[in-house]
Amino acid sequence: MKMSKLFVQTLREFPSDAEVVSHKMLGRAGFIKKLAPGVYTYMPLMWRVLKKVENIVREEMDKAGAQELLMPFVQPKELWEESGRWEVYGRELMRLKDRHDRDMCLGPTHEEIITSVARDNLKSYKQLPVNLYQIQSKFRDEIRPRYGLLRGREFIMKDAYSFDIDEAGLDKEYENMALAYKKIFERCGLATKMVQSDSGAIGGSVSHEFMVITDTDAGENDVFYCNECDYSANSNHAVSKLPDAVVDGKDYFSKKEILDTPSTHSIEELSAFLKIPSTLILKSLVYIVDKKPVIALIRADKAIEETKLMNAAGGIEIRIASAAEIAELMQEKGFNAEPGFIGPNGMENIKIIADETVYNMKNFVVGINETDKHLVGANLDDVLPKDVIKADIRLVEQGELCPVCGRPLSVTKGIEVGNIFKLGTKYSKPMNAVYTDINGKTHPYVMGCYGIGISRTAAAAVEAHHDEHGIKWPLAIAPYHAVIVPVNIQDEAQMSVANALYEVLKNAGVEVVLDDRDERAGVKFKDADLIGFPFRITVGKTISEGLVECKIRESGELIKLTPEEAKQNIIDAVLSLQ
RNA sequence: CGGGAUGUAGCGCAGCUUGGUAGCGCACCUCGCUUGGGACGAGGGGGUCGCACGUUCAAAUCGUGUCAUCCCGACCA
Repeated sequence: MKMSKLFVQTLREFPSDAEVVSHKMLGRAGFIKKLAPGVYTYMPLMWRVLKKVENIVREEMDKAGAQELLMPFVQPKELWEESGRWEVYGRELMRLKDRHDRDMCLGPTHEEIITSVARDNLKSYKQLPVNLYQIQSKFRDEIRPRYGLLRGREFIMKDAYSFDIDEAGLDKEYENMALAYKKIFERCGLATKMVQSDSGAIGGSVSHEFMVITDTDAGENDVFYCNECDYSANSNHAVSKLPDAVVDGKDYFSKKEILDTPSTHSIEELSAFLKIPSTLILKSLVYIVDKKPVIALIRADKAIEETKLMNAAGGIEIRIASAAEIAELMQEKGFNAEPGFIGPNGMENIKIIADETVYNMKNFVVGINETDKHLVGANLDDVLPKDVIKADIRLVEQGELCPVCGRPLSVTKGIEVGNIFKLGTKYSKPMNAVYTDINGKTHPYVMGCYGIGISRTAAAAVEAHHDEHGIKWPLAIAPYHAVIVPVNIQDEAQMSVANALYEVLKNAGVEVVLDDRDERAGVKFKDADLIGFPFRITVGKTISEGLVECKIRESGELIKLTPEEAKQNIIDAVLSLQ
């Protein structure tokens, strides 16, 4: 490809609406063009990158024994009603009506469709196991799309679904997919961590996420991991060893009594007022889970992990209660307490969930639903109702101890580029998707699902590989392998070497761009760095010595060699990709 | 949906306080000059100033409303 013909426009400045590195770089280097919030045109360079990621995914999925198909992204409401998700999925589902006023949606994921395909075609145990996948655009009406391709409303995803006769089969396929994923991300030039995670709206029991670890702002997930063993988990799922109960060994409240604690609305104020560590306070928080109030109890120095709490409460939507909702709850229960003085007493018919940390507290301080008062010297029997739910709802903090080996946990930011779920019979059961076993009896398939964000993976690669000058594409997913820059296109000696190199590389199967523009060298160098060609061959003044320069984008290394050597180096690098 | 900000040419911005012929840089077109890290000069094309209503002789500028976009929280590949 001649640079003068390449359909790309690089910009002198970063787009003003871009926040994270990949969005800034991809916008400025002319890879993407925004059409609407979270909706982007993939310009030719971007599309080449995406096709490369797709092909790596495709090759590894095929190698792992999966079969590619393509399902519609326009889907009828009926299937979503069968699974129960027409209601549950909420406003994230892009809904539309056809001309007959029939409800449809644009597919955010395809469990419903694949399950219906399977139940019509997979009748016998002899046909199982099978793993089907597709690569296509997905639609999710995100509350707040942002970060460019990292969180779009329309994005490209590979989704795979496995069908097995039993759990053992699923376990095996799950391992198989985990290995394939590892290979895929390695081939894309990305270091990933496989971490335990919550299974979220898609459902199921066990799930892992593949995280690109990054120090940029784009990492939306906190990943806790152990340096000593291989434990790692998303913060929404991470656990740690239960912290010790007592802090400094002193016995603060041996006697149970109600004390005046005026204006102590926060834990800080209360612990300062009573001159006690916050580990001696039982914190009561009101959440709204599926529109109903839930009270969460936890030792006051710890924070609530909302996803864990939501799961413990058996809900699908959670948020902290507003001041007005708390006031309403208090009024309903006949109390007069402001936030800061809430407690579990007298909360009949309200779900109360107590974190594990609560259970090794003694002689502690707790709110009693009376403003400006707290009960001190309280114990579990005094405050916990009979039907309290004990659960781990604690947000793990850095330095807490690994649940497996007991060493301190570290935390880092991660971009989720893929995940794998054990679905079990979550979809096959309600949708009556069954096979017949050897005895003629029917059973629901045991399913798994496996996603990779193709466009997100490409953006994550930019997050992981860039410098202040631009992108440093890993060779395997770079839009082109190399660019040839003749410094001065008026110079016949330079041009003839550049042209010859261009032809020979092209014929050898190297994807190469010849920068034949009549621009000053600086402009071409800036563009080469910004676009991120892994190799740049400069044909300039050293041509009088019979040498060209080869610059390696990733390392910045610059070597002078003959055109023949430069050619061979690049061909070798490209050939070593497989 | 709550909180904050912004809408002026493809991109980045000024002008608005104090109403009076819509500007700058980049990009684009022409010519000259230049050619190893985003040169320079001259000329040129492109905008109903987000939209609506109002105030006024006159609105990018003032007022009201509305729409959109971006940022901070809950969602997720």
